[in-house]
Amino acid sequence: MENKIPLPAVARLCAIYRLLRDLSLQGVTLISSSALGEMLGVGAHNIRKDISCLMETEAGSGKSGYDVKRLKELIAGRLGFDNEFRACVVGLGRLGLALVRNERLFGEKIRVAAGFDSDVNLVETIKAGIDVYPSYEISEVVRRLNVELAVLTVPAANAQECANRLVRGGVRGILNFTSTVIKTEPAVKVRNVDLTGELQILSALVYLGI
Amino acid sequence: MENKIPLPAVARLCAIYRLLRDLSLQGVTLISSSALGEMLGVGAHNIRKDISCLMETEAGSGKSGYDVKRLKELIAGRLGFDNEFRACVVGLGRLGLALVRNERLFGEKIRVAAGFDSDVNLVETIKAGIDVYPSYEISEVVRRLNVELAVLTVPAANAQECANRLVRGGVRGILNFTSTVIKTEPAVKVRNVDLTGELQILSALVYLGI
DNA sequence: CCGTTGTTGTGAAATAATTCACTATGCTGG
DNA sequence: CCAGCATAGTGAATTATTTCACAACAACGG
Repeated sequence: MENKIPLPAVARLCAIYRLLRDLSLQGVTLISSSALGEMLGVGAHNIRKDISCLMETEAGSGKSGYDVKRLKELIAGRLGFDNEFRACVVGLGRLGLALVRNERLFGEKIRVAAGFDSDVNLVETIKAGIDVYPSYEISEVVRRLNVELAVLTVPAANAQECANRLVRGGVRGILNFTSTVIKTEPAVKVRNVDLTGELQILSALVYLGI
Repeated sequence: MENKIPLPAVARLCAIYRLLRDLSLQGVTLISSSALGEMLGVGAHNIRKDISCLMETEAGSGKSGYDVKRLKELIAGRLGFDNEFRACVVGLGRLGLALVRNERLFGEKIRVAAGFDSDVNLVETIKAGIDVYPSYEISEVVRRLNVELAVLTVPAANAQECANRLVRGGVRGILNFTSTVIKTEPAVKVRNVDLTGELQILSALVYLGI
């Protein structure tokens, strides 16, 4: 229990965390596993199992369910949400800009410290209020600003090169929106979000009836 | 073998398909499972296993590897990529527009037949060349145009209502970019792409060292 | 004070997915 | 024509994940 949390469980715990944050703002103080499961579209078993992965102490007491505030803190502590992360966005095209402007993408603990693009004079980015640097400065700027996470939204042809620069600058995680598979040393975590593929997968699932 | 393809295999097969399409354009005619695996970042075993899921006839012959054209057609046939799908985009904010303008998102077989937004007079959408309708007409337009897939990029508060309208119009698959979990009858496939969550998950993975 | 109810936590079973090991086969070079 | 080799296909083993079943426990009502 102490050490390993299965990857799907990490993903669900993140969702639980965000849900708890919202509930907390609404003034909810207690919540049951079945209610959480209902809201997240997964079984109550699953919720309990996930939560049990990160417990050294008990989180829920007796009948009432989980204490929202306490569970939130438990997840945050175990998954590192208390640490501040600095992030950058590489590629300020339509998608990159849309992500930057979506304040919810970067929670209160993740700050956009820099943007990179081949075209530095983008009006939109100035409006978004982030500092923009040319792509060839990625390594240097990333290292100087201690950026640890990167969002990669460049054309496929440039993806690997930008990734190399990011890694050289010391980035530890890359959220890859490119349709390319990028290769890095294993210490750098890459998470692929393949928008192109998702619709195709959906059409296949519809066609097959899952 | 005939019937069920595991969901992760479907996702990988879609990726293989797109790769094959690119290879085909480059004039490659033969490819081995190990080369495919290398390019996609998965093991050769995995590739072979996935492909074996959709075979009634053999796809690769002897030494040379797979015939690119034939394998592409095999996947297309089995996963329904020959059928034309009509799609719509609900919510033409920054993200919705970015997706619409990304021609690669909608492959040659998926056509954007309509867009919906509360504000119909968006200049950008006119430039994008799609017909825009007000949100309250979703059900009717979707049914009239025979739209089967929907991309949902509205604010969380409107997500469930839009989904209901889509379903009422006869949509069979929804790609949900909302951070809400939407509930539908089980015949409608929903695929969630939680951009908000992805960065958080990445930060957790980095923090935990996977 | 005690049964009843609704809840968590968790070991164990079941299911799903990946990885492996091996056979068969066609291609290639000599 | 034959030996050697690189490859696909696949049943079996392994691993991962989900689901289940139930024990333990706190609150509540009478």
